[in-house]
Amino acid sequence: MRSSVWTRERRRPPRETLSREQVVRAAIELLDSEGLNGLSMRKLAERLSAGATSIYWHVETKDDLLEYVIDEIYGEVDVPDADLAGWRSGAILLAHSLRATILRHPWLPEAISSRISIGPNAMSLSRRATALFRSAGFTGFDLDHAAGALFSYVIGSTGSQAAWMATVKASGKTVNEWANEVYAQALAAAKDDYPEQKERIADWKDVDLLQMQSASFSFGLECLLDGFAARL
Amino acid sequence: MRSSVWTRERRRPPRETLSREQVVRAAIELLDSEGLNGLSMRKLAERLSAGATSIYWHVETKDDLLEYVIDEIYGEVDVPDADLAGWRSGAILLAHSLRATILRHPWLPEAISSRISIGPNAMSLSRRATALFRSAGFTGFDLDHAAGALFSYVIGSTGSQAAWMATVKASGKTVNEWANEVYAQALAAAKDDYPEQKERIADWKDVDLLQMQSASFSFGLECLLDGFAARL
DNA sequence: TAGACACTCGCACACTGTACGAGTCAATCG
DNA sequence: CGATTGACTCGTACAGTGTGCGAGTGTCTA
Repeated sequence: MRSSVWTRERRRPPRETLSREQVVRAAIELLDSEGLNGLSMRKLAERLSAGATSIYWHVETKDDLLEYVIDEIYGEVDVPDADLAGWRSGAILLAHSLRATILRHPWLPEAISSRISIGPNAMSLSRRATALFRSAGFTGFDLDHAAGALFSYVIGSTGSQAAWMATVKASGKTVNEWANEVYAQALAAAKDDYPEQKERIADWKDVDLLQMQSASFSFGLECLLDGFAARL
Repeated sequence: MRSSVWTRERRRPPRETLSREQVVRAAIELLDSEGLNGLSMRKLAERLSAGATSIYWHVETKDDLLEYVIDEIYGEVDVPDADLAGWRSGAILLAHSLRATILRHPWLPEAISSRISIGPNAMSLSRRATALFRSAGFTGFDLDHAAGALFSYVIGSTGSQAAWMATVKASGKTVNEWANEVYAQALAAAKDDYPEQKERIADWKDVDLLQMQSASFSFGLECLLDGFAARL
């Protein structure tokens, strides 16, 4: 008779111990509240009530930890099933889900822009995204190109927006206070140096920054999808 | 009588001194050769044959230095004059120039993704880009949205490609050696876990990675521009 | 009971950004 | 001419970083 579940099921000692999942979760919390520069092994250890170097049993280096963290975040992105509501609304949902994920974790763009994403969740995300575009009718390389373009646009656009929001937050002002100040400065600068830009800047008076960013995101997204549609 | 050599030789030019431009240039060299993590004030000082803290006379903090550096790089991007060859080929040239700039300085995406770009060169770039889209016929917010979407896409797409290239470089292999290895691994993984992906992966055999990235970039770019065109 | 394993963690090291204050030189002033 | 000023340099120091090492602790298996 083969070893029973009981004797086999002793992977973890009863002693309460750290786990990689715990470390990763705590790191995400720290990143969300203090940003990429705010993450240090010592602060992370403190949050886990552990010694700083204990973390290194569960994770090879800080860089590795970030790779786990990033893949965990990729798991938060929803991809609609290919044949639920058509490829286009599927792609829109995917794009908005990715955007929301980035806005929830604004340090993500900086973290991913220096590494490639090949963790299991990233792979699964990419697989489901290509399935979506296959259902649209794309084949061959165009499949990868279309999915890649969508991700690139969403990350580029949302990354820039996240940077704006971070700047606002760092200023200690509310979004609209800040927007009004920037508007006033831009208008003053234009009056002196670039009078021909005055009308364009005047358009910005009293806009809601968040709504504007959302509209800007959708504009580019629809353009891209129109381009996809034209190739089917 | 003209001043003799003697008296002229006694007139030394003002003490040879550091300048912000010099610091910025040296920082860019260091970044290009060692990446964002390779830039430290001490290494930069060494490259300038100066004391580490001398740099702080010309630059408030390291973060400020990076802001100067980034704006300097924005100055490398070409924007064709609006009415030279039509907006579409103008936008294509702009996109390719920005892409080439990023590939020359692959640390750029990571550096810009955590800050907003409001230096003089960035502003000038943005102004010329919107001029280009105005000549296309865009007005109002669509002007900013279109220009923003183009930048977002180019930065997102090229940033991801730069990350791949960095990974290849770090592996010490040539691009194609590396691509072949990844191909083999992906094929093996798919055979075991996702047999339905086999054909898609088989397509990648012996592709030229650089050419593929360039094609992928152009694909997304043309899609985006098609979407722009449809709104005019 | 002995030993192997799965962890924890204090210490140490090389390195980071940068505040501070003393030092050096050229131009200017009296 | 000497004194003063202001632009610039830089050594020292400090708090903080990632992480290698090796000694410790508790639990399982033989």
